[in-house]
Amino acid sequence: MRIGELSTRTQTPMRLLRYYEEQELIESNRLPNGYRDYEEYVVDRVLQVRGLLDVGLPTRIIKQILPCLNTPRTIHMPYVTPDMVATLERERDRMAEKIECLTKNHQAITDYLDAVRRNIRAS
Amino acid sequence: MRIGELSTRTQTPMRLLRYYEEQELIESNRLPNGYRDYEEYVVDRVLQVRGLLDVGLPTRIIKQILPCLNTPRTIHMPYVTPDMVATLERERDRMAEKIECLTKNHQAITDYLDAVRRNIRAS
DNA sequence: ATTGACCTTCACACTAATGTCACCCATCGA
DNA sequence: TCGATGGGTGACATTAGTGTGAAGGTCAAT
Repeated sequence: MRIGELSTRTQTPMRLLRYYEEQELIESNRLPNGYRDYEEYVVDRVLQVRGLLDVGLPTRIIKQILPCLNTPRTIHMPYVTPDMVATLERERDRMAEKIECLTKNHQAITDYLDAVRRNIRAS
Repeated sequence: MRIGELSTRTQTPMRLLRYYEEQELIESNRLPNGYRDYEEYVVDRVLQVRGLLDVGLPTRIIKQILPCLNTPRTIHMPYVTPDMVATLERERDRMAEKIECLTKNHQAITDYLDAVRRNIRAS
Protein backbone atom coordinates (compact mmCIF):
# COMPACT_ATOMS: atom_id res chain seq x y z
CA MET A 1 0.00 0.00 0.00
CA ARG A 2 1.11 3.55 -0.59
CA ILE A 3 1.65 6.25 1.95
CA GLY A 4 -1.76 7.84 1.60
CA GLU A 5 -3.57 4.70 2.57
CA LEU A 6 -1.23 3.99 5.43
CA SER A 7 -1.76 7.53 6.60
CA THR A 8 -5.53 7.31 6.70
CA ARG A 9 -5.55 3.82 8.14
CA THR A 10 -3.25 4.81 10.98
CA GLN A 11 -4.54 8.32 11.41
CA THR A 12 -1.00 9.54 11.03
CA PRO A 13 0.20 12.47 8.93
CA MET A 14 2.34 11.37 6.02
CA ARG A 15 5.01 13.64 7.31
CA LEU A 16 5.37 11.45 10.35
CA LEU A 17 5.37 8.23 8.44
CA ARG A 18 8.36 9.51 6.51
CA TYR A 19 9.94 10.63 9.74
CA TYR A 20 9.47 7.23 11.34
CA GLU A 21 11.11 5.67 8.35
CA GLU A 22 14.01 8.07 8.63
CA GLN A 23 14.34 6.97 12.23
CA GLU A 24 14.25 3.37 11.09
CA LEU A 25 11.08 2.52 12.97
CA ILE A 26 9.29 1.31 9.88
CA GLU A 27 10.43 0.29 6.46
CA SER A 28 9.13 0.52 2.95
CA ASN A 29 9.94 -0.71 -0.48
CA ARG A 30 9.88 1.61 -3.45
CA LEU A 31 7.68 1.29 -6.48
CA PRO A 32 9.32 1.82 -9.86
CA ASN A 33 8.25 5.44 -9.71
CA GLY A 34 9.82 6.07 -6.35
CA TYR A 35 6.63 5.95 -4.32
CA ARG A 36 6.83 4.19 -1.00
CA ASP A 37 5.17 0.78 -0.87
CA TYR A 38 4.26 -0.60 2.52
CA GLU A 39 3.43 -4.11 3.52
CA GLU A 40 0.34 -4.89 5.49
CA TYR A 41 2.05 -5.44 8.82
CA VAL A 42 3.30 -1.87 8.85
CA VAL A 43 -0.14 -0.70 9.88
CA ASP A 44 0.16 -2.42 13.24
CA ARG A 45 3.72 -1.37 13.52
CA VAL A 46 2.85 2.28 13.13
CA LEU A 47 0.14 2.04 15.73
CA GLN A 48 2.50 0.38 18.11
CA VAL A 49 5.17 2.98 17.53
CA ARG A 50 2.75 5.79 18.13
CA GLY A 51 1.55 4.14 21.28
CA LEU A 52 5.07 3.94 22.58
CA LEU A 53 5.89 7.47 21.55
CA ASP A 54 2.77 8.74 23.19
CA VAL A 55 3.73 6.97 26.32
CA GLY A 56 6.98 8.83 26.41
CA LEU A 57 9.55 6.54 24.90
CA PRO A 58 11.97 8.22 22.54
CA THR A 59 12.41 6.86 19.03
CA ARG A 60 15.95 5.91 19.92
CA ILE A 61 14.71 3.41 22.47
CA ILE A 62 11.77 2.27 20.44
CA LYS A 63 14.08 1.35 17.63
CA GLN A 64 16.03 -0.83 20.02
CA ILE A 65 13.17 -2.70 21.59
CA LEU A 66 11.02 -3.01 18.52
CA PRO A 67 12.66 -6.19 17.23
CA CYS A 68 11.56 -7.88 20.43
CA LEU A 69 7.99 -6.76 20.13
CA ASN A 70 7.28 -8.10 16.69
CA THR A 71 3.62 -8.22 15.94
CA PRO A 72 3.62 -11.59 14.27
CA ARG A 73 4.52 -13.01 17.66
CA THR A 74 7.45 -14.81 16.19
CA ILE A 75 9.92 -14.42 18.94
CA HIS A 76 12.69 -14.51 16.44
CA MET A 77 15.78 -14.04 18.44
CA PRO A 78 18.48 -12.05 16.75
CA TYR A 79 21.84 -11.37 18.28
CA VAL A 80 20.74 -10.64 21.81
CA THR A 81 23.77 -8.88 23.11
CA PRO A 82 24.08 -8.50 26.86
CA ASP A 83 24.00 -4.82 26.13
CA MET A 84 20.62 -5.25 24.56
CA VAL A 85 19.33 -7.22 27.49
CA ALA A 86 20.46 -4.47 29.81
CA THR A 87 18.64 -1.86 27.79
CA LEU A 88 15.52 -3.95 27.82
CA GLU A 89 15.66 -4.47 31.55
CA ARG A 90 16.22 -0.79 32.15
CA GLU A 91 13.33 0.19 29.95
CA ARG A 92 11.10 -2.43 31.49
CA ASP A 93 11.79 -1.02 34.93
CA ARG A 94 11.21 2.51 33.78
CA MET A 95 7.92 1.39 32.33
CA ALA A 96 6.95 -0.14 35.63
CA GLU A 97 7.69 3.13 37.39
CA LYS A 98 5.68 5.03 34.87
CA ILE A 99 2.78 2.71 35.24
CA GLU A 100 2.86 3.24 38.95
CA CYS A 101 3.02 6.99 38.64
CA LEU A 102 0.23 7.08 36.13
CA THR A 103 -1.93 4.78 38.15
CA LYS A 104 -1.52 6.87 41.25
CA ASN A 105 -2.38 10.08 39.50
CA HIS A 106 -5.17 8.48 37.58
CA GLN A 107 -6.66 7.45 40.88
CA ALA A 108 -6.18 10.91 42.32
CA ILE A 109 -8.03 12.49 39.46
CA THR A 110 -10.78 9.93 39.70
CA ASP A 111 -11.19 10.60 43.40
CA TYR A 112 -11.20 14.29 42.81
CA LEU A 113 -13.83 14.07 40.13
CA ASP A 114 -15.97 11.92 42.37
CA ALA A 115 -15.71 14.48 45.14
CA VAL A 116 -16.61 17.26 42.78
CA ARG A 117 -19.64 15.40 41.56
CA ARG A 118 -20.84 14.64 45.08
CA ASN A 119 -20.38 18.29 45.84
CA ILE A 120 -22.45 19.38 42.89
CA ARG A 121 -25.21 16.96 43.68
CA ALA A 122 -25.32 18.16 47.29
CA SER A 123 -25.63 21.83 46.45
CA MET B 1 15.01 26.38 51.83
CA ARG B 2 17.00 27.82 48.98
CA ILE B 3 17.30 26.50 45.48
CA GLY B 4 20.50 24.57 46.04
CA GLU B 5 19.01 22.42 48.73
CA LEU B 6 15.83 21.85 46.80
CA SER B 7 17.95 20.86 43.85
CA THR B 8 19.93 18.23 45.70
CA ARG B 9 16.93 16.94 47.58
CA THR B 10 14.92 16.47 44.42
CA GLN B 11 17.83 15.49 42.19
CA THR B 12 16.77 18.23 39.86
CA PRO B 13 19.02 20.78 38.17
CA MET B 14 18.45 24.30 39.45
CA ARG B 15 17.84 25.33 35.90
CA LEU B 16 14.76 23.17 35.80
CA LEU B 17 13.45 24.36 39.13
CA ARG B 18 13.49 27.89 37.73
CA TYR B 19 11.86 26.63 34.60
CA TYR B 20 9.08 24.92 36.53
CA GLU B 21 8.50 28.14 38.40
CA GLU B 22 8.33 30.05 35.15
CA GLN B 23 5.72 27.55 34.02
CA GLU B 24 3.88 28.09 37.28
CA LEU B 25 4.24 24.52 38.44
CA ILE B 26 5.89 25.48 41.69
CA GLU B 27 6.15 28.71 43.63
CA SER B 28 8.70 30.43 45.77
CA ASN B 29 9.01 33.43 48.02
CA ARG B 30 11.98 35.70 47.81
CA LEU B 31 14.47 36.42 50.55
CA PRO B 32 15.44 40.06 51.08
CA ASN B 33 18.44 39.48 48.87
CA GLY B 34 16.41 38.12 45.99
CA TYR B 35 17.21 34.45 46.53
CA ARG B 36 14.35 32.02 46.09
CA ASP B 37 12.95 30.59 49.30
CA TYR B 38 10.94 27.39 49.08
CA GLU B 39 8.61 25.86 51.57
CA GLU B 40 8.93 22.27 52.58
CA TYR B 41 6.02 20.94 50.56
CA VAL B 42 7.67 22.01 47.34
CA VAL B 43 9.95 19.01 47.54
CA ASP B 44 7.05 16.64 47.05
CA ARG B 45 5.58 18.92 44.49
CA VAL B 46 8.70 18.84 42.37
CA LEU B 47 8.87 15.07 42.54
CA GLN B 48 5.27 14.83 41.51
CA VAL B 49 5.76 17.23 38.64
CA ARG B 50 8.76 15.32 37.41
CA GLY B 51 6.87 12.10 37.63
CA LEU B 52 4.11 13.50 35.52
CA LEU B 53 6.51 15.03 33.03
CA ASP B 54 8.38 11.79 32.75
CA VAL B 55 5.17 10.02 32.06
CA GLY B 56 4.53 12.28 29.13
CA LEU B 57 2.21 14.98 30.36
CA PRO B 58 3.08 18.47 29.14
CA THR B 59 3.54 21.27 31.65
CA ARG B 60 0.46 22.95 30.27
CA ILE B 61 -1.72 20.09 31.43
CA ILE B 62 0.12 19.50 34.66
CA LYS B 63 -0.48 23.09 35.63
CA GLN B 64 -4.17 22.56 35.15
CA ILE B 65 -4.56 19.34 37.07
CA LEU B 66 -2.08 20.10 39.82
CA PRO B 67 -4.52 21.98 42.06
CA CYS B 68 -6.58 18.80 42.26
CA LEU B 69 -3.67 16.63 43.23
CA ASN B 70 -2.51 18.55 46.27
CA THR B 71 -0.13 16.63 48.40
CA PRO B 72 -1.59 17.70 51.72
CA ARG B 73 -4.62 15.68 50.77
CA THR B 74 -6.88 18.60 51.50
CA ILE B 75 -9.27 18.35 48.66
CA HIS B 76 -9.71 22.04 48.64
CA MET B 77 -12.10 22.74 45.88
CA PRO B 78 -11.46 25.91 43.97
CA TYR B 79 -13.62 27.16 41.15
CA VAL B 80 -14.30 23.90 39.39
CA THR B 81 -15.45 25.13 36.05
CA PRO B 82 -17.16 22.65 33.76
CA ASP B 83 -14.27 23.34 31.46
CA MET B 84 -11.90 22.14 34.12
CA VAL B 85 -13.90 19.01 34.73
CA ALA B 86 -13.78 18.27 31.03
CA THR B 87 -10.02 18.63 30.95
CA LEU B 88 -9.68 16.35 33.92
CA GLU B 89 -11.86 13.70 32.38
CA ARG B 90 -9.99 13.88 29.14
CA GLU B 91 -6.64 13.57 30.84
CA ARG B 92 -7.85 10.78 33.06
CA ASP B 93 -8.92 8.83 29.99
CA ARG B 94 -5.66 9.49 28.25
CA MET B 95 -3.88 8.25 31.32
CA ALA B 96 -5.90 5.07 31.27
CA GLU B 97 -4.93 4.50 27.66
CA LYS B 98 -1.32 5.05 28.43
CA ILE B 99 -1.43 2.69 31.34
CA GLU B 100 -2.87 0.07 29.08
CA CYS B 101 -0.27 0.62 26.41
CA LEU B 102 2.56 0.59 28.90
CA THR B 103 1.27 -2.51 30.60
CA LYS B 104 1.01 -4.36 27.34
CA ASN B 105 4.50 -3.48 26.24
CA HIS B 106 5.90 -4.08 29.68
CA GLN B 107 4.50 -7.55 29.48
CA ALA B 108 5.89 -8.06 26.02
CA ILE B 109 9.36 -7.15 27.16
CA THR B 110 9.08 -9.34 30.20
CA ASP B 111 8.02 -12.28 28.06
CA TYR B 112 10.82 -11.65 25.65
CA LEU B 113 13.41 -11.48 28.39
CA ASP B 114 12.11 -14.68 29.83
CA ALA B 115 12.40 -16.38 26.48
CA VAL B 116 15.92 -15.13 26.05
CA ARG B 117 16.92 -16.40 29.45
CA ARG B 118 15.43 -19.80 28.81
CA ASN B 119 17.31 -19.84 25.56
CA ILE B 120 20.58 -19.04 27.20
CA ARG B 121 20.12 -21.65 29.87
CA ALA B 122 19.29 -24.22 27.24
CA SER B 123 22.39 -23.58 25.18
C1' DA C 1 39.26 42.55 51.70
C1' DT C 2 39.34 38.72 48.97
C1' DT C 3 38.02 34.15 47.80
C1' DG C 4 34.65 30.73 46.89
C1' DA C 5 30.19 28.95 47.15
C1' DC C 6 25.59 30.14 46.08
C1' DC C 7 22.34 32.90 43.88
C1' DT C 8 20.26 36.05 40.00
C1' DT C 9 18.88 37.00 35.09
C1' DC C 10 19.62 36.61 30.23
C1' DA C 11 20.51 34.26 26.29
C1' DC C 12 21.97 31.09 23.04
C1' DA C 13 21.65 26.04 21.73
C1' DC C 14 20.18 21.40 21.19
C1' DT C 15 17.06 17.31 20.57
C1' DA C 16 12.73 15.18 19.64
C1' DA C 17 8.52 15.24 17.51
C1' DT C 18 5.83 17.72 14.49
C1' DG C 19 3.85 21.32 11.32
C1' DT C 20 4.19 23.66 7.07
C1' DC C 21 5.63 25.27 2.76
C1' DA C 22 7.97 25.21 -1.65
C1' DC C 23 9.07 22.95 -5.76
C1' DC C 24 8.97 19.16 -8.74
C1' DC C 25 7.49 14.45 -10.64
C1' DA C 26 3.82 10.75 -11.55
C1' DT C 27 -0.68 9.06 -12.53
C1' DC C 28 -5.13 9.13 -14.00
C1' DG C 29 -9.50 10.77 -15.60
C1' DA C 30 -11.99 14.25 -18.49
C1' DT D 1 -3.29 17.48 -23.04
C1' DC D 2 -4.72 19.61 -18.90
C1' DG D 3 -5.65 19.57 -14.18
C1' DA D 4 -6.47 17.36 -9.97
C1' DT D 5 -4.53 14.38 -6.85
C1' DG D 6 -0.91 11.95 -4.64
C1' DG D 7 4.01 11.39 -3.92
C1' DG D 8 9.05 12.81 -3.18
C1' DT D 9 12.70 15.77 -1.03
C1' DG D 10 14.31 19.56 1.54
C1' DA D 11 14.32 23.23 4.53
C1' DC D 12 12.70 26.19 7.86
C1' DA D 13 9.53 26.87 12.15
C1' DT D 14 7.86 25.55 16.57
C1' DT D 15 7.18 23.69 21.22
C1' DA D 16 8.84 21.31 25.29
C1' DG D 17 12.26 20.18 28.11
C1' DT D 18 16.78 20.75 28.98
C1' DG D 19 21.98 22.07 28.91
C1' DT D 20 25.29 25.62 29.38
C1' DG D 21 27.63 29.72 29.92
C1' DA D 22 28.19 34.76 30.66
C1' DA D 23 28.08 38.55 33.81
C1' DG D 24 27.08 40.04 37.95
C1' DG D 25 25.20 40.25 43.13
C1' DT D 26 25.46 38.04 48.24
C1' DC D 27 27.47 36.12 51.99
C1' DA D 28 30.31 33.50 55.04
C1' DA D 29 34.80 32.38 56.24
C1' DT D 30 39.67 33.15 56.10
